[in-house]
Amino acid sequence: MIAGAGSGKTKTLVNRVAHLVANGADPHKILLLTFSRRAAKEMTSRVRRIAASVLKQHKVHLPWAGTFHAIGVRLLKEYAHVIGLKPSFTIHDRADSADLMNLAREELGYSKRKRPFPQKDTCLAIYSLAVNSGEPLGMILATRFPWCAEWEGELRTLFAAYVKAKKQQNVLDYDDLLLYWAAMLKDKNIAAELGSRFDHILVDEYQDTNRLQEQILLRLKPDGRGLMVVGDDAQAIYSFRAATVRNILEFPDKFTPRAHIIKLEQNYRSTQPILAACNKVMESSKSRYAKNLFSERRSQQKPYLTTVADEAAQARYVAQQILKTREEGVPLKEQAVLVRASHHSDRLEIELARHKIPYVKHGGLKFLEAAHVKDVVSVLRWCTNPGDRVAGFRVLQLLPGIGPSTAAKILDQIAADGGKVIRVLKRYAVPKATAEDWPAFVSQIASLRKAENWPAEFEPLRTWYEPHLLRLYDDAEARAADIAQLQQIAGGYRSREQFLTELTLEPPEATSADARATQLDDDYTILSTIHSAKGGEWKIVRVLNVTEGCIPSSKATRTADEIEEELRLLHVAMTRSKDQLELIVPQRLFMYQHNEQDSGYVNSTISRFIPDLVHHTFQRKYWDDSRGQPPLGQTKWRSKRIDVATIAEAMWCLKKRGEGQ
DNA sequence: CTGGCTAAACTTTTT
DNA sequence: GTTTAGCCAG
Repeated sequence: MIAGAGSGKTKTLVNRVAHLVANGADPHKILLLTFSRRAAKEMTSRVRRIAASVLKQHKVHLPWAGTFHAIGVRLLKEYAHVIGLKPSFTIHDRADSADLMNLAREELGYSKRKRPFPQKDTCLAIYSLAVNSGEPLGMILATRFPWCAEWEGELRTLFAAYVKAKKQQNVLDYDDLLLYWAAMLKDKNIAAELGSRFDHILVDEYQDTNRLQEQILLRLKPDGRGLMVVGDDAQAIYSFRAATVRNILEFPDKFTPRAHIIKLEQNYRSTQPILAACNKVMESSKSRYAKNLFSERRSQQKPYLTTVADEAAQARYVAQQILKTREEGVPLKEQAVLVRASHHSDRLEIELARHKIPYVKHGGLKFLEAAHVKDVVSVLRWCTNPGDRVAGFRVLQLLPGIGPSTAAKILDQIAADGGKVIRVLKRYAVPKATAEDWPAFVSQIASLRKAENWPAEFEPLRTWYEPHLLRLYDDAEARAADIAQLQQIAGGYRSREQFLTELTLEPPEATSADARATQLDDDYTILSTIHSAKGGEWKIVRVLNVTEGCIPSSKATRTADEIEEELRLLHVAMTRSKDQLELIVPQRLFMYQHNEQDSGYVNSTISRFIPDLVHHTFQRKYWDDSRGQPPLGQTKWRSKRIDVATIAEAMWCLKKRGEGQ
């Protein structure tokens, strides 16, 4: 099914599942693959609602609804013994994977090359793209990372070492969850067995799947029977993760007979003027499947295109508008602010806090990346899987007197001793500085190793960690609160293993204490990256920083394909709105490094995706609260009156003359 | 070898 | 504003 934005994709999918269940399909034999956990949750609850109201069936559970990655873990755990994995494997999140990549990178001596070798994150990004796209490394380097092409040989060696390390340590990264799933389906018997476990496979957001995910589907259902995918090529925004629209465009031809295509073009979400603007903006797209969305929702109100002086004014303006529209009766929950990059909302967040407007931010999650949270999670992970070197490396260095080198030695001994952690720890002659803390550490690890007592075991762990936290970090108080929060979250899981798995696959949303507090409020506004806003809809949507450099991101204007994707990104943002849409253009931006120039304020220009010829589909608006500098181009005089630079120059000419006299 | 220091380089989007 | 490489004293 190819379906435009707001045309009822989710509704169709939900109703199809409900229909299947109504006609006797076993919910346990339905595999529902969604893009995010949030989407999965949303769908299952909607299916349940329909089932309850229409079918009078109350307990419809869809145990197999989730992301490719989440379903992948479950199957890999289940089949571990058949496919040569130890079921105790732990999962590395992106940062852990980068750390492991870094260990390999240092071991190979690449970190000390004269010409700087790519950073760990870049290495991981290249590796990940190679795995997920199935394209040869040379091609990926040439098209996406040309500045790293000179290192192709080294990267190949590095990736081999990285893969070997993962295997030795019994850890899997995100990519492995798909890679191993696809690999295990190469076995005809396993593929047949797994395929028959699911009578129906439904996939949402298919435009954002990659080749590996396609492979999985084709191996599960080679004839395509019972398979249904839904997507919109105009909303493909994940090519940086190796997603390719070719998956959805070529889908019909993968099967004989060809898959049946259903197109939905009527939009039930937005008003006609909003769609008119969306269509107009999308006209510059060269993509093949550009749809003309139409709606029967009439309105006189065009979307706003608003100019403000700078980001500070933008933040003040948006906060003010949110309050105003709330007074007019639109709840905060129906108002969203969308940004291209997570940090674009920084100023607004401060402004919202000042006005005591509660909000929840989606995307750009940081909770698990906070050092102290990683510390505690690493202890648990290391005790579950002592082979997990990244975890152990981190944990050991929490102790005073132990640095990278001692930690490495201890881990080497554990590995040599076949994973007898406690025996090695007890015997190890630690440095003097460590002696005092060592016994308590060893007994803490021992008790976590011995038996699982979830979530009670978290409490002594926290007690043990607290003094180390105080010693290691300045702002210990806020961090201690995060650990308490983590303990709270831990209580929601059945077991340590489930906690560790789900935590990496779906990190909790809120991070700061404020954000947490506001979650308890009944009404809060939404801040979100455009990526995380996919699938969402709100009455009022405001998009920040619709300028060159932000949309399209200055990082994504290298190739025509990248620019096209940025355009689709703006399209996704715009089509989230039901009643009112506003694009905001600050005239000055703070830039970190505007090429060779010093960082500082630079004048910005409106996004290339909003050229003059589409302006008529918007209502122009200029806002100025006279608190910042007046917006450029809004000064009274349009033509040049005096040339101040010449005057400044002239000053020196006069002086020279003066000196001569 | 650790841990504190400085200088320099980098800062998109996410399962 | 944050992370990373490199230096040096204890």
